[in-house]
Amino acid sequence: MSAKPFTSVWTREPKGRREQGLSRDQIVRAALELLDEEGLNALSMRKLGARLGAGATSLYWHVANKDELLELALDDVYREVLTPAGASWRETAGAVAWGLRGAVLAHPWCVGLIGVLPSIGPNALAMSDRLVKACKEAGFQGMDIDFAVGAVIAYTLGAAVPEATWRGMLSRSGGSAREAQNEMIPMIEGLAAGHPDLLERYKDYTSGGLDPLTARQIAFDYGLVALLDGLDARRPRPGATPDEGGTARVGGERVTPDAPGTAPQ
Amino acid sequence: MSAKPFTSVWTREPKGRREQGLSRDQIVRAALELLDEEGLNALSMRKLGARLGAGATSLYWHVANKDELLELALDDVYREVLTPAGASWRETAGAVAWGLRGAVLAHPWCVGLIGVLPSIGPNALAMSDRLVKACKEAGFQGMDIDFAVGAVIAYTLGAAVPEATWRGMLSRSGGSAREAQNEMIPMIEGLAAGHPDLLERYKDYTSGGLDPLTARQIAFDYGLVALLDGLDARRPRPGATPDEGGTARVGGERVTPDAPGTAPQ
DNA sequence: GAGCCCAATCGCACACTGTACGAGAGGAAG
DNA sequence: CTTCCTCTCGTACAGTGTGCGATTGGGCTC
Repeated sequence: MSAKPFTSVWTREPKGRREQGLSRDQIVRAALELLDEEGLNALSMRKLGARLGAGATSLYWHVANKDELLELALDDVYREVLTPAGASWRETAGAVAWGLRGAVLAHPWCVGLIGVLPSIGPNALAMSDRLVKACKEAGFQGMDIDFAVGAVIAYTLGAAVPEATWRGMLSRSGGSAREAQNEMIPMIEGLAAGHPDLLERYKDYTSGGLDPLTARQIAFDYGLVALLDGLDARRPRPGATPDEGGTARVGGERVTPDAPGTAPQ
Repeated sequence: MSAKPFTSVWTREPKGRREQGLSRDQIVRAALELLDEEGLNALSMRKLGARLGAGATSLYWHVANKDELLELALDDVYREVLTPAGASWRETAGAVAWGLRGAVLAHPWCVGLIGVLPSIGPNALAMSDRLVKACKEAGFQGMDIDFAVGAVIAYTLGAAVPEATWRGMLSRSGGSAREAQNEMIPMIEGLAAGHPDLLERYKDYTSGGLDPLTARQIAFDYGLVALLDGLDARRPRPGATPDEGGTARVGGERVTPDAPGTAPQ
């Protein structure tokens, strides 16, 4: 209120100390651009710094590690998965699954980070939270909520990750998806020698007259519907007696489940 | 038969040209040791060469790339997953799932390779082949065979990969799994601020009195049983009219499935 | 205004990476 | 003997993440 020259947050354009410098958001945005354009291996701190007109080590003021930077970039991918409001449990789960798949396919570099870096950023948590809420409202109880959420995300990532690298191989070999797929037949025949069933399966895939990309969509849908069906069957119907069919009812015969006839640990 | 000095494969001990040199199998074995002991980042060609008493670049005679070497190592992991002979479809699928999970957990370094490197080695193909055979015998037909196999493997890898890294974090923080889990509570509380449902879910996990490791086993089993139930329901019963419920029946309402209310592509 | 502080940037250096290249070793074949 | 072919290894190069100290320059208090 004193007689100072007029000043405001809005008149003082640069929010920071310097005129315009790096900011963490700017760095992450530039990293996302570079990753989308040239892939994971092409991202180096020097190259990223150069793109921002800054020195390589300047970035380390805003970001502790390269890994931390990649965590930020990865979490940004999770922001792309949206869920419709006021939808049923199945709709929400389906939306998360398809959205997550789409996000991974749109940013193939993240297959090298999923599972390696922790996914506990705000966007990843928000996605999980929406799924948890949907499962809870649908009647899942206790740890079953977590089991269902985990199953949907596990299936989705497990399906999307190899598909992303498969798409990368196709596009790198040039031509349409179907052409590239057909060109691979002799190589596959050599690999699958001694496994006639595998080979037959692959030929079904290519000779079906179906576009390989939509074939993968159908495959994803098939497994997703099966999983959601199975989860739905284990869901206690809301309105029934609460705590019925509750926590940790193991499905099969084994009480301490471990691999039947399988490697240790 | 001529009057040469006696010679045989067994007298000439070294099978190769040199007395004893590197061999591809030897290199892969040493790489597996190093990976199991020190992890993926610790494997460098120089270190691996030193372990074998050889120069770093000597390895490149037997192996084209570091990536190719890692492909060989990764395929060796798939060899660990065994399947019981003469088992039902569900037993085989369960054995593959648990075995694959066990193999990944036993070799945590492979989470950084799954999805990045192609998995088309002989052991990976053999595993797929066994699963394909089981699905085929159980009545699945056409592309549904591939869909079912893909779904089981996708779920398994998608569940095992984050669990492997989660186990790594626990063991790196020292102490028992439950202690480590409890120590993380304040950190989780900070992260999950604004997501009360998520937080409640996590606390259920820790306060359940269940060992975290067996809790994850139960979680894996829950999703696996749900998935197999769902797949089983879509399986045409053998003995029925063939080609019934055949190829590519899309599950839901969408014919060209793409994310409902989701990012492009 | 002068002086200071401190957030921010940068250059340099270090240890280390994958691997291309060419020289060399040494057994087998003529 | 010579010639060849398989295999090994030293050197070198371009590139990596990042620790450290020097430097800069805008905003603050006198």
